[in-house]
Amino acid sequence: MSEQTADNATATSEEEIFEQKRVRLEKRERLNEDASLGGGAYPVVVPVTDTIQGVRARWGSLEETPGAESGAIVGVAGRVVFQRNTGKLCFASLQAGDGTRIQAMVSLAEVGEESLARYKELVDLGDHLFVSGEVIASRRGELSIMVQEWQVAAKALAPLPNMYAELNEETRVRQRYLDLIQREQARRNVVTRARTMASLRKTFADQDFIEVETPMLQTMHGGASARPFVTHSNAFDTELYLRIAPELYLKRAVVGGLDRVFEINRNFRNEGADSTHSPEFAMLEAYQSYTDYNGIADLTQALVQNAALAANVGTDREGTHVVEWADGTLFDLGGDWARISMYGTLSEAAGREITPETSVEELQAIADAEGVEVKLPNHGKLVEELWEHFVKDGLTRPTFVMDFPVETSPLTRHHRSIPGVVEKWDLYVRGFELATGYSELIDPVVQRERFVQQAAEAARGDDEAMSVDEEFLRALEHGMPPAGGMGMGMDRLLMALTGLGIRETILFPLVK
RNA sequence: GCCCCUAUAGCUCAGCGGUAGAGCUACGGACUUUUAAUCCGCAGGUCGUAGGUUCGAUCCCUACUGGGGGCACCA
Repeated sequence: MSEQTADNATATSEEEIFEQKRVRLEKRERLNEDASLGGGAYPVVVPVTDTIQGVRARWGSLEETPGAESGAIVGVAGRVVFQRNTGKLCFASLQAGDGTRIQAMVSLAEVGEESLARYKELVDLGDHLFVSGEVIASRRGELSIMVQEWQVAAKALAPLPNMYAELNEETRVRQRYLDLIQREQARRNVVTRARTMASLRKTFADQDFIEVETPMLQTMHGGASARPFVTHSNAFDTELYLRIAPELYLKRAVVGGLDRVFEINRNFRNEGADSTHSPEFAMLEAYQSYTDYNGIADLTQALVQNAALAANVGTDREGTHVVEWADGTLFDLGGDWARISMYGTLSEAAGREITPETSVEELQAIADAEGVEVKLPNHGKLVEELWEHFVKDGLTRPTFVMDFPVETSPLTRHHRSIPGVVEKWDLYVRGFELATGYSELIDPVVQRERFVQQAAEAARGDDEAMSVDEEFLRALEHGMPPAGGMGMGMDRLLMALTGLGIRETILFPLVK
């Protein structure tokens, strides 16, 4: 079927196919037609005995003696990323997926006229090539395979992009595979992300957390203030929302006895995209019974610091919490992070006492004087906006900002001793909010009141406000243990570890 | 949602109101130690799409589409 389709494409639209692809299609045909070339253009397997990385690890020291011969015969495969063909000797750089390269040398003396001629005719930049032969060092001392047998492992029809010029931003994102072939930083980002995820899961496992997955399609969205994506279920003939947060389900899990639980999965928010926001983003949420927002801050610091350690494995900063950003900046995630008071630092910066009792009028006057605009202003929104205006940019070290106004945090419990605030913190790193943590609200009566307030906000025109979730309230009525909870943006964690923009931390970010 | 910038060869980019340019790639040839190989030769373009202005538009104008940045919103 696929062969047929390809053949038709060759036959019917040859003139429309640009030259480089047409030439490669012809080579593909020749490989497929001539059985003596072994396996065609896309063999099922090639007889690989070693990886390129393995050959380098085992025989790399040959490079110290130019012209050395190991006597060892290996079979390796990789993508041809450079070719330097002369009349009777051809050089190709074969690249493994992680970017490790090895040189293949195809010499007339080793393979004969026929094989050398076919090699030069049929092997293009970008092809996956299998070679077998002796591991040697070239006269210039480069570790090489002196080829005895070669075989195309997979023919590339599309030409490799210019390896010396960086792809433009759009091509990098749309054709990330090319970015990965071409750019070491792109490959490193993927590895760092994978290591980070593994590290987080290990930290959780070490503290007896278990991982669950909760619904991404929800009949009612909640757990955060954000606008959702709406979709439709044919089977249930109903509107569904892509989740904006897993919170309300994870709390149900805690009610059910999953005392330490976390989830790493995607959230979707139908809002603007910029260097710190993506419409779909990976989110970590964790809930720990019988602790509060202080305990969950400890946990969060451990998660991030262990991730920094994991990201540094194999670098000159191994064993430290100092990460290196893409621009070369060193950023220290180590030590105990400061825990500062939102009202306290705001009062200090504004030069006047601001408390939960400060009136909306007074706050609005400060905002007006400072040129800070606040939509649908209330006490909480004004305090948060003013805090961001006065304090946020001055934070250079990772910092927990503690104790938020009650209006902005409908799912959080009141502070145990300070009226008007809730036990919530935001963790700021690199100028953005990396994580947020709470002493969770577990009183079903108060929770219902908060939902009702939110519904009123919604009626007032706040389309991010939550609606009353009766199913969630029913779960709470069965009793949720006291707990601390936390949410952390995974893409932002990668940003903090690598210094990159959010789209660089996501392998395939949304593109239109 | 609003504002600004941007789209030229497979890739990266110049360019200009008067027949479209480079490097790499590709194609033909030479070359047995290259490594951005070198040398000779030769192709490759509806200049994002659709309108408009003009004797003439890749260039100026308008709209649309894609991309980037800023603002707003948000984590």
